Amino acid sequence: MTSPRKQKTRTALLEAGSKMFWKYGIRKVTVEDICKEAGVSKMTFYRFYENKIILAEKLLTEIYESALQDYNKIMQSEIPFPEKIRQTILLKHQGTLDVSDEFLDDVYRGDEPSLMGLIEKYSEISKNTIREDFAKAQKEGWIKKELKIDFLMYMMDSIGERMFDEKLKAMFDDSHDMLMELTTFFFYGMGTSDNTLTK
Amino acid sequence: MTSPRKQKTRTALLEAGSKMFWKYGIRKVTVEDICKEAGVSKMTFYRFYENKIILAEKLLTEIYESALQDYNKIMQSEIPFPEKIRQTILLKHQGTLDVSDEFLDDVYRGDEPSLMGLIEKYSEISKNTIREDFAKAQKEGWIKKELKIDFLMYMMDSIGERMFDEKLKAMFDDSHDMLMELTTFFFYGMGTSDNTLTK
DNA sequence: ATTAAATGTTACTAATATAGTATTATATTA
DNA sequence: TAATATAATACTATATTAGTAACATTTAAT
Repeated sequence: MTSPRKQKTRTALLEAGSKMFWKYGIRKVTVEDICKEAGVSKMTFYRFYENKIILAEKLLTEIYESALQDYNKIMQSEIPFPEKIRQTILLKHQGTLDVSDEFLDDVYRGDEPSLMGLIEKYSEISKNTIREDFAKAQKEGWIKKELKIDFLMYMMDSIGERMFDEKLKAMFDDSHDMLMELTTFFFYGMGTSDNTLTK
Repeated sequence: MTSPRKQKTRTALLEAGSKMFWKYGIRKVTVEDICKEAGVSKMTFYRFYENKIILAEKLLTEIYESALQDYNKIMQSEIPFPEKIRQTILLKHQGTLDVSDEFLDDVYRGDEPSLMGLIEKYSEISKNTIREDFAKAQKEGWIKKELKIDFLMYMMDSIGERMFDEKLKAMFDDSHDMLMELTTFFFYGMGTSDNTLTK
């Protein structure tokens, strides 16, 4: 029976937190920064969360969970494997699949074991999930048998990263073209002769 | 007789400072942040600058000076006035003409009179410069006589801003197209019948 | 190779900023 | 109106940052 008011401040805090953390990382963002951004008093913050680390944990969990959901939704759909890859890279490119660099940097450089643990846990999960999906795709003939899955994962990651770097210069339509080109190239070297891409 | 070493750390500090200030504003950036980014010890920083505000002043001055130079270079060139406007907006879009929002926000919200003064001084200068250029262009028949210069300046600013907002979504080529469209539209309503744009 | 200039390292204090809490007042909603 | 949620203020303890000093190390020119 959460009152509408309470719900409002809850989402305000969550949104303010994610906005600030995303932009500045964790270290540089103070509780008061978040409160100002949310238009909320400091006491209200502490009624919801013990401190900013706890808030960061919740947000991190939420981000990773929804990212995994997005990914799984794509993978379980009935589209061809290359299209799945394309959509996955697109998700990464749109920034919905990862946390921000500032966020990650702070976690790695700082000393917050709980956050570190969360990130390790989820990257473990996603790594395994992706590995399984790739192995399955390999069995189904989408991927050359000789190729090592780990190498593929590395390549896919680097493609996502390259696209991410270009985000400032890339308009959506064109980055889509770019994605098409990259993944086409990707599959041209990777696919079996049975499976060619429909351009 | 500045040694090459000294020169190197000087530029390192300037670059680190501008990078950090640009990204995070002034408030959130500490001297140590700058030192880390520059790969330089704190003592070295203080041998060059009294504090981070002084550094910010130097950077701000440098940015504004070079922006004014860029602008004047365009305005004094022998190209048609509409093309000058186009190039000026493009400069703005590329971010070389303004300081970052984070930078500005901190100055306006914080209490650093020196920085406030610098910004006011330069925005005064640039406003006057632009007003003069526009008035001259109006005399030369590029701009309808009935139009108020201040209104034009406002419109130009809002176009620049709109483009700036879209930067994340806009690839360079297309933003150039967008610029062409916007300025064409701009001049279609603004230009005299004598001067039509060559598409 | 020697020397002077520039920078790094460490350690420290004072100033400032932030965290977190208590209290009282005000607003919202049932 | 009563109960709940939030705002505002003020406060202390803690943490961070600013800025300085003394000494060690590196760099580059002679």
